[in-house]
Amino acid sequence: MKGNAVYKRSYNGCLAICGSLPLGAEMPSENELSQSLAVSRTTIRTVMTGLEAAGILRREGGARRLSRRPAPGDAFPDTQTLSTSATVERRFLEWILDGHIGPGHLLTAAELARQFGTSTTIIREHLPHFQHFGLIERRPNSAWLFKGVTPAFANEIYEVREMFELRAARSFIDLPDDSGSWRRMRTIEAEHRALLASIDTDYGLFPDLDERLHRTVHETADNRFIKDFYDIISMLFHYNAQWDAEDEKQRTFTALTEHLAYIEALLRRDLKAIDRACRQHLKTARSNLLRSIELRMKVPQAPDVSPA
Amino acid sequence: MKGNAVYKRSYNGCLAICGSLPLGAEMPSENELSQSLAVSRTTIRTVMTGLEAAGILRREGGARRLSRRPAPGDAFPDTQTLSTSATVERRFLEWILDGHIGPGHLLTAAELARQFGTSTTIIREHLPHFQHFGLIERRPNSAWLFKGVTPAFANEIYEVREMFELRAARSFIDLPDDSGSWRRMRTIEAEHRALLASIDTDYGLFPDLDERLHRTVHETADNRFIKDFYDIISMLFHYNAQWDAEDEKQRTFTALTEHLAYIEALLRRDLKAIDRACRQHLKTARSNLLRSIELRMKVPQAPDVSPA
DNA sequence: CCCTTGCGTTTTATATACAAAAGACAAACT
DNA sequence: AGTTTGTCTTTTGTATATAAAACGCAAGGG
Repeated sequence: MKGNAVYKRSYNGCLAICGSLPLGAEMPSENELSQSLAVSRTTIRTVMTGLEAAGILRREGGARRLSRRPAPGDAFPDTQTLSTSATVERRFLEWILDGHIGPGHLLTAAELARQFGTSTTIIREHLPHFQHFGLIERRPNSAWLFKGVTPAFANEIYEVREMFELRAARSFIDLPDDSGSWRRMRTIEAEHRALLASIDTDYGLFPDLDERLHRTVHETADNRFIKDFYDIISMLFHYNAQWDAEDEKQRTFTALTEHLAYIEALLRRDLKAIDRACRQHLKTARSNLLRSIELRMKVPQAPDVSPA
Repeated sequence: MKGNAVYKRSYNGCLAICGSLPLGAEMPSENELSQSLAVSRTTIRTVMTGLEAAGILRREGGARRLSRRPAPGDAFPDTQTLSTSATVERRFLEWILDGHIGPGHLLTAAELARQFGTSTTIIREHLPHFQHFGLIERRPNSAWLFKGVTPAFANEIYEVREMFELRAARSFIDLPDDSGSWRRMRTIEAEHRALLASIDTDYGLFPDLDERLHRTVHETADNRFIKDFYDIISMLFHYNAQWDAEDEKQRTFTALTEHLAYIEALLRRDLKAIDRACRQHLKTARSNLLRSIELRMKVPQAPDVSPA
């Protein structure tokens, strides 16, 4: 009734620790393991039992020792280490953003549960979350209305994003000199320059860097609602990146350049330049998003039908 | 397993319709009733059966006629017309905002379910909602952290509220002359003047008027995230009004005056004056909220202990 | 033909069941 | 005294059960 993804994830984590240990060495204490993997000691104990049963560990009095080197096949596959809930969230978003349904479509919890092979409980847990994202609208005692990933959606998101990011960026210059944010920002700047140098091969690393930059800026606003909103942006980008592979390198180059102007303005505490660079970057980002949404809307509902 | 609050609410609704009908008159069709009460025809049919059993209606061929005048005792009490979910939401918020627990307190779904006499299902449905309100924080596989109704909470809300309301107010002046918003705003202005005239007796009507004004402004921004955020504000005000009865008349007077300046500026399409009036009003509102939060924080955890 | 009612099917709201994970406490071991 | 482990209790994540409500179709009536 409850999956054991936590167990499997922890099992793989312990396996990795085993791998870094010499044969016959003693495992860290249950407490240490539970701390480093951020799970309860109960789970660690279950994992230890499993590792003993697999012949990877053996008990010697109180302690556990590595009795054989773990092989790659010992680990659980990654697909099993995510909770049902997390899996459904991911698959649901992919399905929505992939454009399989259009604006105005009605979503029923029962049907979604069948489609994703889970119980309605999980579905009903996630629907309010997607409502928070602005993707669907609730109609009590009835189905949910899908509002669509439309240009309006993108514009509304960006209207708020611009307000929030500008506000946060402005608050950046008020940070005390000894704030850790300055150091973090300088690191991010260096990473941008490094990525720019190796862009031909490494442009795939950009999304992560992008997220770190914007989160660093948003952090300084110290406002839970602003931070929370960035989760929506982040989700949108994560999945948008998957559809929109075209021109990725060129767009990454532009974004890196714009980011650097923004970062330099932040580090110089130059309010005017911050505003200018921030607006410029968001403008570019917005039109990229709009473009990819509009492309997607032109595609017929079932994109794998042979074209005329 | 599922309460029948919808039935009871609809029953009371039909009862009210019966009350406005002369004896022996024919009831509206099932379809009309279901439309006007916004429930399914299935529910209407069940209600009709109930009304027949209570001797209020009688069947005559296809139609139903009023056979006796409904008495006050025929209606279900209001407490039974709210769904479990709605009841729990209200009670939970009252409990939180009443200051029964302090920041840092851990909330467990199991305990809350016991406390409110429902299943964990309902509690688990609501906790993410309060997270969206910024009141609690999730810790996976474990209890929820209550962040508290603190000055920081109020300040963060107001920082966002100010951005949103100013943005919306500015977009007001771009409305076309024939937009319904102008008419609505003029009505709201008239209501303000009327309330100002009868303030001594009617100040209790202010919260509703306040909500209508701000919603009318927010509507014009035409942004789902901005509208959505106003729900948080609205919730906070609704419950805050309940704690903070002190000086209510005086505060209402101030708010009405500030609102009128704001409304006049909006109707004149005077951007400068809008900004000024809006900021002034939000400043007052913020300090009222902060004052009442700070008062509350000074009170010991159990406020009914006899004072020194 | 459109609207009405009757009736069977599906979906929603809520409670409950139960394995997995977390938490708590005491005995054992430094 | 502070860890470490063994054991027991509670809570969480997820599926399932079931009454209430919504939905949809067919037949009848103006």
